[in-house]
Amino acid sequence: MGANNLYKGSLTTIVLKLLEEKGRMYGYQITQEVKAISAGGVVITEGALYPMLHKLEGQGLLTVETEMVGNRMRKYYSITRNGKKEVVDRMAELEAFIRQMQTLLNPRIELA
Amino acid sequence: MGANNLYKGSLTTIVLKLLEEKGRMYGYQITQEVKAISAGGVVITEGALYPMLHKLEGQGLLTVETEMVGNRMRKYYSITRNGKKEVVDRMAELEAFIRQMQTLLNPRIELA
DNA sequence: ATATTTGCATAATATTCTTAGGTATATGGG
DNA sequence: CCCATATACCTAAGAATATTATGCAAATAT
Repeated sequence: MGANNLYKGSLTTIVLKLLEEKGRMYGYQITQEVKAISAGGVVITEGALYPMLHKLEGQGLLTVETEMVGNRMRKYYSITRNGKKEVVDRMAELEAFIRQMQTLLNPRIELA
Repeated sequence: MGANNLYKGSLTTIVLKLLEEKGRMYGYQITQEVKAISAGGVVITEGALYPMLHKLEGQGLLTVETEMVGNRMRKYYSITRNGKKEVVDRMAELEAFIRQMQTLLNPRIELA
């Protein structure tokens, strides 16, 4: 975990879930939205985000549309049907992770 | 996440916390204990565990004592004072992570 | 004018883990 | 006795995910 207090592997879940909720976002917007929602607690670095967006697109979990805003490019990402399936899986994994960690870390009675 | 349903970075927390609770364990014992507590849900691979134990020892978070049991070696690890401090930090980080994820992932009201 | 923000991107490196081996002793079942 | 499995340590190659450090360019604020 870096300054983000995030475990490696959780970023994909965040991005997919956000896109599922918001419908359509571009990269920079995602970084700002996550920062805002988390009150500055989670900062997505661009060096992690952009390669991941490309990867998710390559996997068919996202689609991309390029738009010009003024003279500048924006690449809007949307979640696909497969992406939505992936969100369900990832949310289940996250819940399982939290349960496992609680089981392992909560002070528990000595068993024999 | 692998078959473990664990995020990368969480293994250190598990090992340190377990050693804080149990006081003194050897590597193989840790793998078995974690498997037992999690009902088979979390399997620590030795390829991850042993290098990590060496690393934590190098960082002064663990100490090691080698013992012979019959004709076979066991390396018992104990947590140090600094290791206990690290546990406190890591537990706080985990709780922060869970809170952040809940904030980011829970369906929430659209804010303008 | 100039610095900051917006918006995209990649490359080098670090961390953490899986996979796939290797060595050797101990033990239980046939 | 033989052999599979369990115990107990270990490392090396590679994958996955992230940080850090850049680079480019347009827009906006000071």
